[in-house]
Amino acid sequence: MTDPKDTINIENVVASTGIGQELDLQSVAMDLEGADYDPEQFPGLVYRTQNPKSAALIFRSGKIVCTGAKSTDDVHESLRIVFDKLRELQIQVNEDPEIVVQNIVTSADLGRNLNLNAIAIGLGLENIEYEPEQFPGLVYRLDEPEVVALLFGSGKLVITGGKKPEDAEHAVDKIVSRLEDLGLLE
Amino acid sequence: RLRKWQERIRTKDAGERNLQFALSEIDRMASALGVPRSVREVASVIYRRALKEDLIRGRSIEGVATSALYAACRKEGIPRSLEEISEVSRVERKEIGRTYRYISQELGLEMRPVDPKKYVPRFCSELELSEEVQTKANEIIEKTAEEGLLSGKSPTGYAAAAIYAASLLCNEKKTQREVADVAQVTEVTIRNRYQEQIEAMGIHG
DNA sequence: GCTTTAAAAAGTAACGT
DNA sequence: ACGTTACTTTCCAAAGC
Repeated sequence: MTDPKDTINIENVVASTGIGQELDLQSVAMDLEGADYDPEQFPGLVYRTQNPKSAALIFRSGKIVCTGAKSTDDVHESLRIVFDKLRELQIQVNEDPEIVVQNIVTSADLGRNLNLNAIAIGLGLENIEYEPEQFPGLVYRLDEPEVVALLFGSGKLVITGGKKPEDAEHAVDKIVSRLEDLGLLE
Repeated sequence: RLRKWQERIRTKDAGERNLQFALSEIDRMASALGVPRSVREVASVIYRRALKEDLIRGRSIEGVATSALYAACRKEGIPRSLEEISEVSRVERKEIGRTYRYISQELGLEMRPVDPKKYVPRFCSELELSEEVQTKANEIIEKTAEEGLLSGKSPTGYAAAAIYAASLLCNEKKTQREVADVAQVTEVTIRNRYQEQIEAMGIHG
C-alpha cells in the first residue's frame, strides 16, 4: 500500500520576477548566446538554461518569467544564472529580486485503475468536465486548495494551478478521501 | 431621445436577425445530418438559453449554434461525433468542442459521457450489418465497459472496435478500414480497442 | 481572446518505413 | 504493422495586439 502522497512528483514550476531595470531586448538578443527574440511573434525574449533545464522569458520592462524547472530551488538557480548572464552584459540587476512562484505542475499515482464514468457521476456532473472524445482525462476543480486535477483511467493524475508544493499533497488527500467515500477507489 | 429610441430598435432588429440566422443554421446542419425535428427544437432551446445568459459574447454565433446542435444530439440520445458535426459546420472541430464545453458548463446541462452503444445502430446500418451483429456489439460494449475498459476512450472508436469484433463473431466480417471509415476513426484505434475488448471478453479470434 | 514557454497524464492521428 | 512525432487538456506569468 503505497501512499499516493509518496508518488507526488513536481514536473514544472512557473515563477515571475524582475530585475528592476528596463531592457533593450534587441541588443540583449545580439549579445546573449542562444537567445530567441522575435517581437513580431511574441514580445518576450526566450533564453534557455541547461543546468537546471528551464526557459526564461525576458521582457522589455525587465520582468522575467521562468518555466520548466523541476523544483523551486531549480527556479532560483536558473534565475541566478539568468541574472549573472545579464550582469555580464553590463546590465544592472537588483541584488536579489523577489521571485514569486505562480504555478506548480505535479503528477501522482493513486495506484488503482479508475472508472471515470462512475467518478463523473459520483463527484457530480456539475463539478467536473469529462469529454473523452476530446481528452482522456477527467477535469476536477478543487476549491481548497485552489487547484485543478486531471484524473486518468490508469489512476495517474496531474495537479496544476497550485502555488506551494503542499497544495498538491492536500489535493491528493482530498481526492483520495472523496473517492474512498464514494467507494470508487477499489 | 429619438436617437436612443432608434438605437434600441436597431439593436433589437440586429438581435432578431442574428437569432434567425442561428436558427436557420441549426436547421441547415440538422438537415445535413439527418436528425429528427425534435433535436432541432432542443438545439434551438439551448441556443436561446445561451443567448439569454449572454454566453455568445466573444464567440461566434455559428460556433454556439453548432455546439447547441452537438449538445442536443447527445441529449436526445442520437449523438454525432465532433468530426461529423464539423463536416456540416463552418466552424472547426476544436472550436466546436471548446464552445460546447463552455455552454455545457455555464448552462449546467450536466451532460453524461456519450455511451458508445448509442452509435451502434447507425454505424451498423451504414455497414449493412444484421440485428445479430448489433446485439453482439452492444454486449461487448456493455461487458467491457463494466470492467473499466472505457475510461478515457473515445466513444466512436470504442463502438467501432466492438462492431468490428461482432462482425467477425457473427460471420459477417467487415474490414477494419470499412468500419473505420463509417466511424471516422483510424484503423489503429480500432485495432487497439479491439485487442483490449476481446481479451477482456475472453475471446480468441 | 490570441501570441510564447514548460511539464505531466493517455488517447488519437498522421507521417514514414 | 511497426515507430516517431505531434496534437488534444489543465495551470500561470509576462507585453502587446
